[in-house]
Amino acid sequence: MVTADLLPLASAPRYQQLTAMLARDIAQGRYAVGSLLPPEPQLCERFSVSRHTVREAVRKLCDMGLVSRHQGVGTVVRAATSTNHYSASLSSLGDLMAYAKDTRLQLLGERKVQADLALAGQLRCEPGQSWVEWDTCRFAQDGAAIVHMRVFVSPGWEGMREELAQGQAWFFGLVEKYSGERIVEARQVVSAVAVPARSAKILGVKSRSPGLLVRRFYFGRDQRMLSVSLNVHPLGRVDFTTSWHLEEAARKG
Amino acid sequence: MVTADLLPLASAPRYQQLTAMLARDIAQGRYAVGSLLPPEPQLCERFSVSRHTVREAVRKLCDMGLVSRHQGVGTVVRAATSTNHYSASLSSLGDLMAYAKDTRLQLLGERKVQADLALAGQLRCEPGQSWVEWDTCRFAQDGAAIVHMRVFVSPGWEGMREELAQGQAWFFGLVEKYSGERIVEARQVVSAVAVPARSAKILGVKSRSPGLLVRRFYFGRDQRMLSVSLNVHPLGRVDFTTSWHLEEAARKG
DNA sequence: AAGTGGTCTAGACCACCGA
DNA sequence: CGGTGGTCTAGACCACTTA
Repeated sequence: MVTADLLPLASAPRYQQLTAMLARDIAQGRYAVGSLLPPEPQLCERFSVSRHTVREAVRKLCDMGLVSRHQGVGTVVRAATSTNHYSASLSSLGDLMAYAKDTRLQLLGERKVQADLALAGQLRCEPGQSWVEWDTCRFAQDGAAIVHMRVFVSPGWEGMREELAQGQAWFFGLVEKYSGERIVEARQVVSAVAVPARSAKILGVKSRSPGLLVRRFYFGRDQRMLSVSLNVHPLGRVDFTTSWHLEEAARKG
Repeated sequence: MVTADLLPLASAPRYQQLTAMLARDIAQGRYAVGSLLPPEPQLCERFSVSRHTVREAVRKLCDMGLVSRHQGVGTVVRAATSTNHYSASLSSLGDLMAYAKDTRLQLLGERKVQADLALAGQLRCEPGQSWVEWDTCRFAQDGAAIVHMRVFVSPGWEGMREELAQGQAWFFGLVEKYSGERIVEARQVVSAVAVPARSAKILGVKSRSPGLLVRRFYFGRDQRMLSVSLNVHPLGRVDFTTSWHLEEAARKG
């Protein structure tokens, strides 16, 4: 009974049948999340296939995010059903700021701040945390203001100032340079805003007029927050597009 | 000269060395984008490894997006350097509308429309195209309006009306049901808006007050547009968060 | 020390594509 | 038809984790 199911009238490759069977078993709870899949040699015997075939099948489970493999330990069931059905991708974090092409950045000011309750809420940090804040504005070639950007970084990174003002490099690239850490995660929160007075003055629009508030949080390893930027865009200057694609189950050769 | 480079003092697995060498050759233009990599047997001989090892190496190139493999054709070089550095994922398109949890949908009206120039611009369709439009509003449990949503679908799908009004199913799930097609791509465009009079009345906010305009375009195979929705959110009710993660080069076991 | 997954060989046959 | 990548076997040794 152990081997019979696999062979019969199947046209699909064996490893795919094996993948499907194991995925079904996992979905039905035969192999619980957190438990171990049977070792590869055991699967070989049970399904009467070579180890290569078993490994190809388990690899697919791994690609689907259902299991993870660990040398010396075994194959751990990670999820009962595959997730992440849709995905979007960026070739660089710069794509989040596509509007910045052919624009120039002006550095308006710099100050040291300790986050009060309101700012801590905006930055999602602890109240009292120290930051260096740069106040900047980005202009299109026609001179129109596109965004009022406030950048918050750790004290001690003031050396970024010149490079930031030059506008040669991406801000988050400088964050990586000065923190010595790769940005592992970037979170972008977009919401509506009534443009506050100071931003309005900089952007040349009416105070309280409709705008877009974009907050970006940059994280390194261990979810350590490396930097935050608060961006206020006036109405009509930019929009934010994200394309989500259905993930195909199989990896194409 | 052909085999020597691979073996010498290497601690890394051979297939990884092979991957690195091929990736370097591709980056340096030895194998141009669009051309074919040498066939697997040839690579086996050149590097004095078995076909399994070659295939493992090429598989990694495939994972990195540098090449694609085609049975009966060969391995085509797709890019000189790997791309898609950051990605975001959704377990379902419903995650785009996370705010809809514990809310109720009210169907306000239905009409047939032919897109005039303004609407065609909004929907990114041809002027004159026919649509069925549903006018809806979503309310939080506390009774506050969250979004004024206008949904546009193809004529002939009026049967969706009841299911949509029930609020039992996701709107895009109904699109898949009635079109008989999977939604392969969903594009979301977020911009600032001065809430138009009609939306303002429905949402209970002042006309021209700040709000968020979210347009969503749903595509099937061949980029065929299946449906569009126009969503106006008042200030402060929702925000849109996307988390981008750095893609690790290697696939973990 | 025992058992796991990771790597690798040397074969084999098949499905698919283009000439 | 010949050549490509796709699948598969039956071995082997290794690196790693756990006990």
